Amino acid sequence: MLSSKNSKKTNKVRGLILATAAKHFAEKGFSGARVDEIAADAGVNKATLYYQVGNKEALYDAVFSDAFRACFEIVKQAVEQQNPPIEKLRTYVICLGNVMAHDYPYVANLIMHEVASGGTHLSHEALSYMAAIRSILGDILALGKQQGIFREANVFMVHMMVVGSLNFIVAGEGIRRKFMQAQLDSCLDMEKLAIEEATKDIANMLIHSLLKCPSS
Amino acid sequence: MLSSKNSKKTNKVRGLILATAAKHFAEKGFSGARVDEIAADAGVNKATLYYQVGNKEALYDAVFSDAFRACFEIVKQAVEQQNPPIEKLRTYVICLGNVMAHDYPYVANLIMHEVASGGTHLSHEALSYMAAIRSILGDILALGKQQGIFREANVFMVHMMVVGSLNFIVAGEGIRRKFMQAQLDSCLDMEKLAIEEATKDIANMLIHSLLKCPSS
Amino acid sequence: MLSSKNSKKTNKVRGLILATAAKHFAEKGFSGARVDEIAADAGVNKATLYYQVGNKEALYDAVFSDAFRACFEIVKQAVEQQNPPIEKLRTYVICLGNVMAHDYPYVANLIMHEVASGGTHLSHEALSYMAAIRSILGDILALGKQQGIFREANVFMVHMMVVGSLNFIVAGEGIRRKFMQAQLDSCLDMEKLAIEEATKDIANMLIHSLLKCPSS
Amino acid sequence: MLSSKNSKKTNKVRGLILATAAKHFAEKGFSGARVDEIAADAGVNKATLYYQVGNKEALYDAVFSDAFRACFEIVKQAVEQQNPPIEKLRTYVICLGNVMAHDYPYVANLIMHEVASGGTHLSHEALSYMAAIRSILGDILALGKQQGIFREANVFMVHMMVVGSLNFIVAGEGIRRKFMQAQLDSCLDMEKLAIEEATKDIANMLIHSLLKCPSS
DNA sequence: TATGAATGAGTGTTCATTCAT
DNA sequence: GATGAATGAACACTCATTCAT
Repeated sequence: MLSSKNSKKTNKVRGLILATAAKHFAEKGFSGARVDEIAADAGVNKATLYYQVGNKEALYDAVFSDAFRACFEIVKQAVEQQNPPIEKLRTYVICLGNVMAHDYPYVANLIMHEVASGGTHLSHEALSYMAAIRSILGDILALGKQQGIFREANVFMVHMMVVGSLNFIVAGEGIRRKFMQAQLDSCLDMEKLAIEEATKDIANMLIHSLLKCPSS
Repeated sequence: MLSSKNSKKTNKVRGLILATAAKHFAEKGFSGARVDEIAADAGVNKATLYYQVGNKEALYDAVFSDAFRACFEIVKQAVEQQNPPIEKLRTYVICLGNVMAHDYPYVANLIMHEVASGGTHLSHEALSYMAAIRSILGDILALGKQQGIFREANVFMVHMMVVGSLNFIVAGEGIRRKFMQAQLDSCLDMEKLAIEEATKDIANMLIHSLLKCPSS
Repeated sequence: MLSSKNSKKTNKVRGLILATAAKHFAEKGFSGARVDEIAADAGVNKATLYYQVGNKEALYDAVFSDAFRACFEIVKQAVEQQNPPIEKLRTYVICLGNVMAHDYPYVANLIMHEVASGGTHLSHEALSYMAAIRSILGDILALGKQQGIFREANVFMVHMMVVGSLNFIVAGEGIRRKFMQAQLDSCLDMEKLAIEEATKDIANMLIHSLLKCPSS
Repeated sequence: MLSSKNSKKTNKVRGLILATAAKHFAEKGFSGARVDEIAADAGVNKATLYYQVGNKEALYDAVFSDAFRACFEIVKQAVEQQNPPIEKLRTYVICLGNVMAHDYPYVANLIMHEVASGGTHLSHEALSYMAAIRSILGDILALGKQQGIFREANVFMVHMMVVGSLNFIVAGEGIRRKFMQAQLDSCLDMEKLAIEEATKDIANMLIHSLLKCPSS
């Protein structure tokens, strides 16, 4: 009776709704997204959406919490598998960048919308996962400092730099296209700005500036 | 080069409306802001707002263009007064940070909302000013490279790092408060994260990673 | 005369639904009551409710008809056991008051909702039972007149007075509480206005005004 | 510049909306009435209704308060002009009946809907006017008792009888038509049951039962 | 019999915008 | 220039009802 991976009850419709909602919220934010459009785009009746999820806020929150939890778990696992703090840090940046660019391509926009709005629509759960992701970085910096490798640093600012850069790079794709359409940018420098390079650069810069003796 | 349109008898009411709108758009984005509330908050009749500004899009655009023009001019002037590329770069970062944190405290949020939305609501004029600000950085990097001081670098990525970090630091104030209310953050690390320090750090990191010989 | 439909294996679930529905319809009327809430309150699935009862209208009608049939039968039997018209009339008022106040405490509200709505939602069966209750009074008055004890009287108006008074007294409990909460009423005069006294008073007044010679 | 009676600003549209709403609320109660229908019936846009009145609750409350205030003032004035308590009481009943039957033909239904719902939707203002109307009766009874004419009586119960009877008679028109359509009533006894007679009868019964010596 | 899921047609409310004065 | 009033088109959400299992 175990039909494939979905044992029994995993609600397929709900998953579809959440995925569709993620796209809409990422593109237009909470206020800009329309419940009608999400339902239509997901191919379900509006009432079904409400039956499955509750209301717009709950929908938004479910999208957020699910995405952040996934990101957190992926990054956490990746970092744990690395060992010297330097490699942990490099992995943190690269993995986070990859997840945001490839696995959950909408989280960057979601985060930016929320930061821009002052976190008005975030639940405690969503906030917790955001904090958890940052605490991974905090642990890395603490470990490095304890081992005498890293110098003292403001975790929050380092995090702002990492996340700020990554988010702008990933979520900035849309506005970059706008720039090109307006012929305010040459196609050379950007167009799907390679996240792989970006993350390496950011990681290097970070490591460089955190090392006690940036020699060798 | 053209003396701005609002020369002569700069409408006082219009200015009040724009200032109020800036606040509202920064807090809630284009879709989240309400024309009624802006008018009420500015103390003018809703119809007056339409008479003075046109419509919601025009209002949004006016806010954006005005703010970006001002930022551009301030940063441009500041950078011009400095001379070695290194100092120009440092000034670029610090001045941009100061302007966003103090002179036009709402631009950071405005930018994030727009980047998150893919620039959907931006006019050509607004885009131009955004590009112009970035071209200041491009010129600095080009100059440094030409003088043999800086190594080759992707302007776009450098800009993403600078603007991404600064915006997250400045616009992140709201969500940081949320974190503290949710007791997910200690008050120590942040609370009005000093932009002065942040800009210095970012500038240093940048210079460090751009210099051909990061020694001495 | 026909043994009621729900003979034999009277469905327990159906009874539970009807009882719960009575409460909800009494409190909020037909339009104000929610099928979802009734089902939830009765502890059954919404679809079960539909399977057992049909639809909202059928549910409403069942509640009404059951209640009115019961009231009719109780009052009828009580009146039949009394003998002089005066005592029949007194019993009619007192018994009707007791039934509405104690045995079927929701009928008063049900009636008022329907009278207020012009009987829009009543079925023929429900109307029949209401008429039947009134015809008991009609018979009493006719008997009294025939025996030369009562004077000519408009049955309808007398009924309006009896039912109007009783209903307002019984169904008015809720609004009386409101008055007290708003401190517009002293607790002395009312607070569970004793129906026993009320019915006696009403009966006396009625008898007094119907008697040919109110002396003795 | 004083154009007729409406000096300057008396909002005609608002009045029209309220009058239409009164009709709808009287017929169907709060939950049964539809804002759309009220607006359409009043010939105004739904948004206009909201602009003028606020929302459904405010609309309901405005209808109630206006009607009750008017009733209160009319009855109060009529009673004041009479002098012996007996005549005051008679006038109270007759005037109240006339107002409900002719001047504000929807109040009876409004009251019944509210009493049936336990006063759920009533504002303090509306409740105050209801209480004020009853206090007129209280004053009459007190005066009569003080003058040694009336015997002790429960104001609340007397009021229930008066208002209950009148309301059932006036608001009962709709359900009476139903009875006739269902051929459960002869046309003789009712059909627009003459309120003039009814009020006289009720007044007489009341006076009779309140007088200390019902002789002469 | 019973129920989780789904849905068409509302249902109250809001919003950007216009218009007469 | 300025404004109270008006409105079409949304918009989030609900409700009675049905259906597949």
